[in-house]
Amino acid sequence: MGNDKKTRATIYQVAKEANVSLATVSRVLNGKGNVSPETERLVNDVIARLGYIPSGIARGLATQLTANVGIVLPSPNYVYINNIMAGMLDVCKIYGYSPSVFTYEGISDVASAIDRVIASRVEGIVVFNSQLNAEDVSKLTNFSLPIVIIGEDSLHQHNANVNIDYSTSLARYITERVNQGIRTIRFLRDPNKDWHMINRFQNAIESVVSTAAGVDFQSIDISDSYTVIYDYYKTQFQHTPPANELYILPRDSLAIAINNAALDLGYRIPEQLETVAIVGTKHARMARPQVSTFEVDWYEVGSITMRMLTKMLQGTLSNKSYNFATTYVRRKSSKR
Amino acid sequence: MGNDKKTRATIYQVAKEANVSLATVSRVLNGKGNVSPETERLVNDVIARLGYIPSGIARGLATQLTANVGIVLPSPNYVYINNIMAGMLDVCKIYGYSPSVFTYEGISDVASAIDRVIASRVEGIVVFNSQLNAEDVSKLTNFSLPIVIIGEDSLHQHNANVNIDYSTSLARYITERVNQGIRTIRFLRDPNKDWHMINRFQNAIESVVSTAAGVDFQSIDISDSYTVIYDYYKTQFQHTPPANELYILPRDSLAIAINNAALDLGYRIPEQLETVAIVGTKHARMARPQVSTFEVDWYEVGSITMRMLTKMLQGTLSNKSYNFATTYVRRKSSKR
DNA sequence: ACAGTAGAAGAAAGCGCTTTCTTTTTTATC
DNA sequence: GATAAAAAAGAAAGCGCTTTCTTCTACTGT
Repeated sequence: MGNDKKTRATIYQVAKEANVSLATVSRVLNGKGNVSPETERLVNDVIARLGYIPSGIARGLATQLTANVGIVLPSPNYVYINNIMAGMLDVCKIYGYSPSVFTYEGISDVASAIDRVIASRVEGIVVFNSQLNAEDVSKLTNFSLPIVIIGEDSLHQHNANVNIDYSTSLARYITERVNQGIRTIRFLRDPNKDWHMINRFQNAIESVVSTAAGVDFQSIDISDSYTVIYDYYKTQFQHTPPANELYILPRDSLAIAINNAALDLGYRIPEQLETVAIVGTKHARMARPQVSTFEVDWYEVGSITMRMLTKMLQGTLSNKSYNFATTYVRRKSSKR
Repeated sequence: MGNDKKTRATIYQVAKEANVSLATVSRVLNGKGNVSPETERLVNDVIARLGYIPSGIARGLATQLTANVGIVLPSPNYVYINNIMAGMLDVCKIYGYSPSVFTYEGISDVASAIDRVIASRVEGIVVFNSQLNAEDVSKLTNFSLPIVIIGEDSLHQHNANVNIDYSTSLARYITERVNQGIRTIRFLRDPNKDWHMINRFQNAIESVVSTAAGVDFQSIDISDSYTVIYDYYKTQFQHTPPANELYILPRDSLAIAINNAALDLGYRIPEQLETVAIVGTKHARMARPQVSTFEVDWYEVGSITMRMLTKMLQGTLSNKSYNFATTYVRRKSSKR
């Protein structure tokens, strides 16, 4: 026992053991009727006795259906990816799909991830973050694979997509703050991460400040890492204390980094420094001060997206796009 | 264009187009030699022109190898699962495996997850958390599937496993604190979550306090949720302020909940209340006060585990078990 | 110039299922 | 009890590959 490669029972062995034909076994396996109750019971007994489980792969070949779906994600370092995944996996569970997940490390890795997902012979794909260029997309569409994209869809109108709309609420928020007198706004960005998203955030801000008089707006390129940002701003703030500045951060962890840097130097938030994170997680609420964010239900983003894919696979998708609005939630890191 | 189900090119069409036999195409596909350079070039041209990608599924049937591995996890609500996953996925990427991930919601769901992973026809499986009973395990071993288990291995010595050893460092820590005079220790547990882990934590603590005189130790059953715990302890502490108590929490988020409850009421940490979380994430460092935890590199846990599986699949695994020691990292939530 | 051999290519079986087409058996009808 | 119709079961092809076994070429050495 143990180490010797026991070979799995096949449908043929079941048929032989039960003294019926392959077709009959297949019928009871798939509940396709035209099998007498006694035969069915007999076959099921043999199946149980042999511990037979049908080969999904042979089945896939025969039916041309694999029940596999691919999920392509940026390397899952962000907490919210968790929630998206959870939503997707739950839907897969419900509909009986096996999700294969492939991650990419930065933009240059996307193409390879797409190759891998195609080779793995999935029936449909969900791609997060849309760091896709035209070539990637055409590779996908060449195989006429159902695909739904979370995020930007400028390149490829023909695909289903779900959009997280930060721009509207972000622009509205900035407008409001500028009207209230805010004159210094900073936006941190890591050009190597989520560049698509980040461009949109920046555009949303710029669309406002470019028409407002006397607003000092700057984008600052910096590595998206808690420690890097914490250290950077700690020394930064030591030299020149923050003076009524509003920081917009792509992610709550960055806001926490800056907040901690300021706090650890004895400054007060939001009196001397306001921070607002765009993408938030539960940690925005757990941090002190709690971080203001633009909220969206990531679990739902994941589940809706996967649901769209399953509908596409069944040919019953009516709405090819879905928009998630975000809502600004003021917490303790900003005055408004 | 677009909507019509373009059917994928098959190896047969490539062969026909190139005027060679299937076998020849297969040879160039797999680089199995005995093909003249010209033929090879010709075939490759046709492949490129047709946009042919071999069917992994047909290949799988023919070779009996799927290059699929299964990952079975608790529904990924914890941050560290992220890191484990990242480690696993990276290894899969390197070795060319397609990881299919299946999650389970609580103990009662494990069996179904195992069914799903088996049906998906993977070559090997990684199971996290080992909330497996004997039946589950025998189901797995029936198929003589290579499997590596992260966590407890009491049931099944024959499987490869990687163990995260919190017990040793936890017991050592408690011993130390008791010797230093701590007399009140509380341990929070959610019986519905990670029961295996939690039992071990509790055993480690009890093994110490049961032999120490005059230590007041209690386990408290409570739902593992930030808000539930925050609310509970906020009212709790309002009635009776914490008095030199040491709280041991399974996870850093719970420590943060209690800390915040105490902090928001104006109590001081660690002077009036000490909290130590067992499983920590980066948020232990981001919180204020920073939370003391027992650290382990989750990414490495994931990558080592998956590496063990790939070695099993290649038949080159020598060490069937791997132990990760944890180290206590004192931060600001405890005096020691 | 001829047997011998290595290299290149093809034929065909087989992987484990599903499914269509037939054939056999059962049941209903008059 | 004979016939039609429905239900149950079987035979066999086919899904898209890999791989073993053959066959066919084109060299090599003598």
